Amino acid sequence: MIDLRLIRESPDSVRGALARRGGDVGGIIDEVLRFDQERRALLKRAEKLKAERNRASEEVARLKRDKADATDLIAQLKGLSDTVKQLDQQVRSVDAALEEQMLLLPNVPLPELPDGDASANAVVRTWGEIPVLDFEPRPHWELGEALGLLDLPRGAKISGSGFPLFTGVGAKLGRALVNFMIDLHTNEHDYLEVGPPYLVNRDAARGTGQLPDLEDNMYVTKDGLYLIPTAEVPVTNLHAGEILKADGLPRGYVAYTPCFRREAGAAGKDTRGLIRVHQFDKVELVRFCEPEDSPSEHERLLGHAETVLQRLEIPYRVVLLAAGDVGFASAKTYDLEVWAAGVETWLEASSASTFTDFQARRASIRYKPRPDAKPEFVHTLNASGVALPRTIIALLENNQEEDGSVRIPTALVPYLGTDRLTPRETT
RNA sequence: GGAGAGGUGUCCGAGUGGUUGAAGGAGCCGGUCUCGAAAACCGGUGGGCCCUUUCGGGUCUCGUGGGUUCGAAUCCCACCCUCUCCGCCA
Repeated sequence: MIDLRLIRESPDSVRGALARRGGDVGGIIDEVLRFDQERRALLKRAEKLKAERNRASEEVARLKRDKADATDLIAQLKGLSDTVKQLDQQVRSVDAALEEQMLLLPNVPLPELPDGDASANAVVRTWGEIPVLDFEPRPHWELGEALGLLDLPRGAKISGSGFPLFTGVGAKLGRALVNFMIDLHTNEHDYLEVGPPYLVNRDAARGTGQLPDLEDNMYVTKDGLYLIPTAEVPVTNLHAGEILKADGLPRGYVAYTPCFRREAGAAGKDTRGLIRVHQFDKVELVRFCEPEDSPSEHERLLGHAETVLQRLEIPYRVVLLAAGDVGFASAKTYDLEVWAAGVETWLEASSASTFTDFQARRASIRYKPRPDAKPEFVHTLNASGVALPRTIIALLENNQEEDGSVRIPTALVPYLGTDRLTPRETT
């Protein structure tokens, strides 16, 4: 949620900043301004009458205490009270209309973002060497099947395409990666591990900005609960409605969860194998900090995600997203793209974003700068640390050898219990 | 799923229609006292919104949302959550 006061006081600067995203939100801002004005006018009238009513009610109380007759005054107040009720109803309906519009506005992108759409995304740096293979590299879906790690047909049989079935060492590889990542973040990066619910209510989904923006991309249950598209949702909402103490900031949480995405409209596009699936595992990092710290916290968070890829010896590049390509709630996003030698492309394995106070406003996550100070909104940030499928793609495709075996990076060996995957018979 | 009990401020805890934003206690902050500390004493201490240059004023808030009433923490309805018992169950 954008600060309503900011929109009220400098609508044109908000208009200009949001225009950089490419969509047209001018109409929404007009509505917001209109509803805001209407709301305040109604509020003024209603509250004035309420003050009058409260004073008169005290007078009634006084008369009754003195055993005097209050019949006339009560009759008089009846009309006043009815007017107040009417006004209250109008305030309520304008309030709801205002909020509905406010929830449609995306976050204001930070000034340093490049102008333009995804084609303007800027590569900030590249790490590692792109492997040069002296044989024809195979894609991960072939390797995965040959190595007995992956059974996509059976996954599709059980649930549909996009629901991968991992088998044997393939299933263990997921556990190994999750444990490796969580250990790294808890032991070396000072995150507190949490195991959150995988289904969330509407308030939580609205808090992080999935609703109403991404409603169509989420699975919904009969009870009106949403399967989480990322651990960001439950973990950021950990502190929804709370006022934190400043000395507890910054703080970070790490969570492993499965993630569920309908990916409506994405069918057929870069969806082979594990590239884009409806269910996948991810280790997520979420940070809360004071507003002035969010730029440095963002860089630190990005570093935490990069460390994962470095330890796994996966070549990657850091991409700063352009204003027209950042997500709805984000003010600034770096994508970490891993190189995959089989499909010969860069794949997004992590997205590190600062949401400034956008999510904090929606979910009402505040802190007190000093014990006696007014509460202020925190800044929230998150990054995948990292998503599994594309990490697995990179590991398999980059580390494959001509005989079809795959080398396991040293850091992962203790977790997986082997330094090499070799082709095997499967059932 | 069924039956019952309950949800009050940072915490504990009073309050069943009329100065109750809410007694009392604890905690916290400030002060007095003290060489210093503790104790004692005095004062302060939630949040949202609206108006206001400042000072300040108003309004809402006792799980959430409606309703009854001149007036609701107190009455009614719905929902959420917690606890106990029964049922079911990994």
